[in-house]
Amino acid sequence: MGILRKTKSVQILLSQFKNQTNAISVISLVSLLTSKMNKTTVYRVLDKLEDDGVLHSFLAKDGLKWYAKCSNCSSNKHSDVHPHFQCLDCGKVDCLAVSFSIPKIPNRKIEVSQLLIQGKCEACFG
Amino acid sequence: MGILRKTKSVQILLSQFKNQTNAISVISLVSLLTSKMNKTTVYRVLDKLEDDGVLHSFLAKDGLKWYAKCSNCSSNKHSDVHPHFQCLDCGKVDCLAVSFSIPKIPNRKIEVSQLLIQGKCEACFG
DNA sequence: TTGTTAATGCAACATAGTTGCGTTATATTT
DNA sequence: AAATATAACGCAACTATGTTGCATTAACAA
Repeated sequence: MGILRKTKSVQILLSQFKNQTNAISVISLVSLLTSKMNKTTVYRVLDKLEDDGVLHSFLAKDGLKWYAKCSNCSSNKHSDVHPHFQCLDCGKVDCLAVSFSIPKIPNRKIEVSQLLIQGKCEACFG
Repeated sequence: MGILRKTKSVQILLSQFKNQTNAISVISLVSLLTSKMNKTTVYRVLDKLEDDGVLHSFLAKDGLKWYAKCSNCSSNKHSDVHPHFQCLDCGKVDCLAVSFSIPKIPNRKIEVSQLLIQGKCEACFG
């Protein structure tokens, strides 16, 4: 699994996240790169980059898929668990560099959890 | 906004949640009630019941919309904030009767937050 | 340089959800 | 009880995100 060949498409997509700490929605990548690659390729490359632990994905509240860089992940495990924040004004989504505590739940085995926070970002609030 | 008339469709949908503390996905309601009402009606009635504070909705990790009963909400505000738990084995989703703490984030105004936890439920784990 | 096959582009498809509009049914008024 | 106003409904068509199959292209090793 994961990326095997350093193709043009892989390099283009990686460059989108290079100077970028925000998350990017798949749909914006598709429309942004529409002249450079097919949307199928966007979906497939992102999927593989996630397998490799280079990116992680999550669904925002509108059901759209977003991707952002991972900090400490590998292809074996995605250890980088943090909340995501979406600004209700400008739509920007970013990863919060804090950890959060998951409430204790009896008789259940927790495997994954995701916390999505919405509100006003620094630019739109401050 | 909200429900104005007690129609057959409203009653049928309400009865689905009556003896039910679990969340129900829209798509399962649509297929379950396909002989009783149109899917457009399912979407519209659920939307109004949420406006009224009778139900609340959230997106599970697959991007599908789910609804569950509210405990202490009105048409003015949805005060009932709690995590949702989805079993990765049986797919069941329910509302957890616990509150969770949102991490402190400087320079941002938090308005909404949702915590989705996945793992194995009591039946599939215990 | 050649050969293998991963990766791509394209078209068609799948699915969740939405919209417009003519018709039906609820609830109010007469 | 009948007439009336309009909320709610059904239907068909549509939108949008994402997926699949397959023929073609390009990365990379030999």
